Amino acid sequence: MPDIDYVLIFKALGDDKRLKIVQMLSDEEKCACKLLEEFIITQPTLSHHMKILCDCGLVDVRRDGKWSHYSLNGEVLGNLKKFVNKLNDGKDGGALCK
Amino acid sequence: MPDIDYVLIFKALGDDKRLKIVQMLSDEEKCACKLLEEFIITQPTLSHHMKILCDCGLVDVRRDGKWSHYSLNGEVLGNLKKFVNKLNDGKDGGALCK
DNA sequence: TCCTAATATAGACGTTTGTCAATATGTTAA
DNA sequence: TTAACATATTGACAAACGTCTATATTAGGA
Repeated sequence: MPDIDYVLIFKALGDDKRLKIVQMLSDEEKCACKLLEEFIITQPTLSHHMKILCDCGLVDVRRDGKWSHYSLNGEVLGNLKKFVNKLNDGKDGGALCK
Repeated sequence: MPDIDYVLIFKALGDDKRLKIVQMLSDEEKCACKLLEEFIITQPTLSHHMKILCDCGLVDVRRDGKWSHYSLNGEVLGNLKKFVNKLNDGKDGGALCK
């Protein structure tokens, strides 16, 4: 079980490009070259963003020859959901997912 | 219904002080002076952080005379939960909350 | 082997961020 | 009104961030 730094995760998600990348990775793994097509940034900049997403644990890399395939890490994502779902305004019964 | 900027919310949560503040506001409203006690930052710095949390919509202020009481905004928090819960790694049936 | 393609790393640069001291604003009590 | 208190705003500064160009690394095909 990885020790999760939620500040690092939220910081990673606090950028429009990276948040879009995470949404693109939702449900399906994607190659770096495929991700790059969706943005008007250079390849090194994408690589930099992917490093930040990987470093916080939210994204995994699977290297396959020349290609890097990125996907969301299910365990970290699950813990992130738990973390967010635990937050509550005090105005109702503390409902989540019912 | 507010139009929610999730990048702004995640950016707000991507700071250790602010994330702790949000957790402190979970379930119960708190006064600025009470929040300030928990950190070794100056009052203007806390005020700055509260502005960022309010500007993204996640936190509400209720002013009561000299005091400002902060609380989590239930609607924005609910939308944030939905947003995060929709994310999925491709490895299972896309489960959330079952 | 040599060349090309996919990705990563290094270094530079302008912008944004977190913090503070100083000051302003607004509220309550005397 | 004046004083004291709670909070907000301003202006400054160092550190962190997003982006680029240039270069390095690594893999596959000729």
